[in-house]
Amino acid sequence: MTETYMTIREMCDTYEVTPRTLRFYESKELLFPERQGNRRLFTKRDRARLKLILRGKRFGFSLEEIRQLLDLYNPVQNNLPQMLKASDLGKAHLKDLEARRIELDEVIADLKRQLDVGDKLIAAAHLSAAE
Amino acid sequence: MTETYMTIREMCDTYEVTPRTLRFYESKELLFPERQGNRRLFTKRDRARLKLILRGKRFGFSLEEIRQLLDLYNPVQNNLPQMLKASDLGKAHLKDLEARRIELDEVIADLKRQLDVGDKLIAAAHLSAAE
DNA sequence: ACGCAGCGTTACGCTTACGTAAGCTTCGCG
DNA sequence: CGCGAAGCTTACGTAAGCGTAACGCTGCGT
Repeated sequence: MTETYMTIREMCDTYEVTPRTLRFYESKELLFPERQGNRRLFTKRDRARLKLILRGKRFGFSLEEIRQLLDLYNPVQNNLPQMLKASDLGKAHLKDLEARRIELDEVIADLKRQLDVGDKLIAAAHLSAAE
Repeated sequence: MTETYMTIREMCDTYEVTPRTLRFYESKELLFPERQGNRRLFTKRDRARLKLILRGKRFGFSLEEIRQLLDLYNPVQNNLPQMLKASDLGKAHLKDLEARRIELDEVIADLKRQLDVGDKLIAAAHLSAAE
C-alpha cells in the first residue's frame, strides 16, 4: 500500500480510474511512471499528482490547466521563469477559487430556498388530491 | 432593459454568449423563446433560466443535469411525479454542493500553502543569483 | 428599387477526455 | 509446455458543447 511503486491495476483500484485514463494522463505529461520492462510503475509523486488531477477535475479545471498548475506543486528547481509563471497562474486560480466560494454559498442558499418552495407545492398538491 | 422581451442580440450582449449558444440551448429545451414571425423573443423567464444555466455551468454541471434542475425552479404545476423527481434531484445536488464547499475550502488552503512555498523558492533563487 | 446587415435553418467541423477494439508480448500457473 | 489474464501500443469511435460555413428571407436606410 505505502510501497514505493504501484502497478497500473493498484492505481486503478485505489483511485477508481481506468487504465486508459492513467495512460492518457501520461501521454499528456501529467504523470511520469517509471518502467520495469514496459510495465508502468507509478511512484509516490505520481500518486500525489493524480490526487491533484482528480481534485482539479472536480472543480472544472481542464487537464491542460491542471498540468500547468502541477508545476507549482512539483517546482522544477533552477527554472526561475517557469516557477514565476506557475506562481502567477496559481495566484490567478486562487482568486478564481475564492470568488467561486462566494458564489457557491449563494447557490446553496438559493437551492435550499427553492427546495422549500418545492416541498410546499408538493404538500399542497397532496392536499388538493385529498388523499 | 427591463422590458418584457429581448432580442437574441440583446441577450448576447447582456449575458456574453453567442447566438449559436442561445439557439443551441433552445434546441436542447433549456430555453423557450417566443416568436415574432420567426425571430426569437426571449422572455423574463428565459433570462432567469439562462442565468441559472450559466451558473450551473460554472459549477461543472452538464446541460442535461441543469435541464432537470430547472424543473425545480419552474415547477410544472399539476405534475406531481415530476415535481417529486425534481425535488429529489435538487436535494441530491444540494448534498453534492455542500460537500464541494468543504473540499473547496481545503483546495484554497492547499493552494495558498503551495504559493507560499513557491514564493520562498523564488526568493531563494533570486538570492542565489545575487542580483 | 437596391443592397446589406441581421436573423433563421441545416449541417458539417472541432476540441476535450476518455471508451473500445485489434493485435502483439509477457508472466504466472496447472 | 500451453494458455489465459493482464499490460502495451496504435488507432478509430464517441458524447458534449458549441464554432463555422453556406444559403435563404427580410426589413430598412438611401
